[in-house]
Amino acid sequence: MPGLSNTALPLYEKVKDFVLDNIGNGNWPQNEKLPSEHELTSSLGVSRMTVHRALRELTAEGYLRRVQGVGTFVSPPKAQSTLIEISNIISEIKARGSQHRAEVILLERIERPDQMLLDAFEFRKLCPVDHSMVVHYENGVPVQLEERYVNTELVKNYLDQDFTSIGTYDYLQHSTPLTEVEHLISAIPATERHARLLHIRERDSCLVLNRKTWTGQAIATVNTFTYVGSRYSLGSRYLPPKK
Amino acid sequence: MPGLSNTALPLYEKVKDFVLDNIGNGNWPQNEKLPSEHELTSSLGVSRMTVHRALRELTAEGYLRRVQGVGTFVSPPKAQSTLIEISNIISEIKARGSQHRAEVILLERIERPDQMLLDAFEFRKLCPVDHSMVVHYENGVPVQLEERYVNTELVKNYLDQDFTSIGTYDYLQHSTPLTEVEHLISAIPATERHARLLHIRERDSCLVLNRKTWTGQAIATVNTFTYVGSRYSLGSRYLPPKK
DNA sequence: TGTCTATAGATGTATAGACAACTCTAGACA
DNA sequence: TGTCTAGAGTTGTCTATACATCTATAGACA
Repeated sequence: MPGLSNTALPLYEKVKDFVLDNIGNGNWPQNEKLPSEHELTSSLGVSRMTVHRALRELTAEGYLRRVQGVGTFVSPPKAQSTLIEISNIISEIKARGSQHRAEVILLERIERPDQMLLDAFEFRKLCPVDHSMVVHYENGVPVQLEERYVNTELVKNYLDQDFTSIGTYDYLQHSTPLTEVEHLISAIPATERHARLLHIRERDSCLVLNRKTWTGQAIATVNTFTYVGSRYSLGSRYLPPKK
Repeated sequence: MPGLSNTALPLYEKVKDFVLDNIGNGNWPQNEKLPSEHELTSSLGVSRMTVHRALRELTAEGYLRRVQGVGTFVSPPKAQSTLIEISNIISEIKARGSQHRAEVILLERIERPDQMLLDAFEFRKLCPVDHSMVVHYENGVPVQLEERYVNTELVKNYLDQDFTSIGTYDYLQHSTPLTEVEHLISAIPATERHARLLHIRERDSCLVLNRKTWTGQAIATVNTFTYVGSRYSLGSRYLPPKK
């Protein structure tokens, strides 16, 4: 009873609201450790499974971060979550039955990056940079161009991984402790190279999702995603269920 | 045991894979009615709560559609889901503590839409169209311009609703049986009017999310979302948890 | 024929309990 | 001092059970 609203919502929703309220009003600031499931169970008077479901869903929605054996923590604002979703379209392509194929266009180590590259990607220290370009195909049609600049100090053997598997972003996320992320979504005209790789015309508008990740001070990575065409269009039809 | 993989995944993940496999290989086509939780419980040899969790998560991920008292059905490919997420940024603004405000710029009924409007929005029948323009503010800063054209045959009293509340899209979704959706995401230069409303310069690039929904034959709706600025940028920082 | 009602069947929620897996630390021990 | 181990605390999973809620339908009844 204490702290839970009186509306007609299910209990686990009330628990979620309770947690979100405590986050929203600053009671539990960023990275604060939440009370344990056991504590919430007794203080809120609901079963542990109900608390657990609430916390699990809030974690999936990006509000919390949980570490087994340690505790539950308040996540930073989930502003970037929706943008992250976009970059998962590739995995979704696979999930919805289309055939996915990835082709490595380029794989190189830039030993001495020029100042422009350093500035553009905000590398804070002079060091070699690994550079990769991969084109993703859906049923044989080029759909996405993926370009990455990875600081060699951040990931040791970046070039050795299997780029044809889907988990390239997951690879980065799991091999490095992520501390800061920024996303930019924008539109640019296709260069001659883009046009050739994606089977579009030069100067066609491309949607670009640019993601930068920092860990610590000097190390940095940059990922660039490019969507094909002047517009990225997807459609679907809902039909009444079979009887 | 029958049908579940032998990997080290948790049971509910295996159940999810089992369902996705049956969808992927065409065994359960679109809108097919799945076996009931009870049937899956006995055929897979796991408890109902485990089956339920798997189905609930797949529903949240857009693969299934569930109706209480009726059953579980295979959803159409969830291609548009990630794009739908984008349009929810407004609600997220509120969720992450920023103040949200909406201002109605225009509210009119177009009794005799011209041919260009009909063509552009693929209205299939001549009828009055309700037109609204709303600007959304985050902490007083204009963030999004939302323009809607709604067929009056689809929603009777569209203009009467409360546009300052957030649920305008939810309103449409719940007041009409949705049968078909299409999303287009693109980039356009801001018109003089856009620039004025969003406090940007004319010809600045705007990201546009365009959503069309059809129900049945003749009726149609069009929603247009416009994001501010030449780029839409969001950032966040992850810090190590407190000790 | 039409309407109302009871019922079966399906999903939604909630609980209690058990065990597994992981992390951290205090204390034993060399 | 350094290392190892046991244990406490936390989250993750799974089960069995119960009841609530919703839908569609068959059958009673007027």
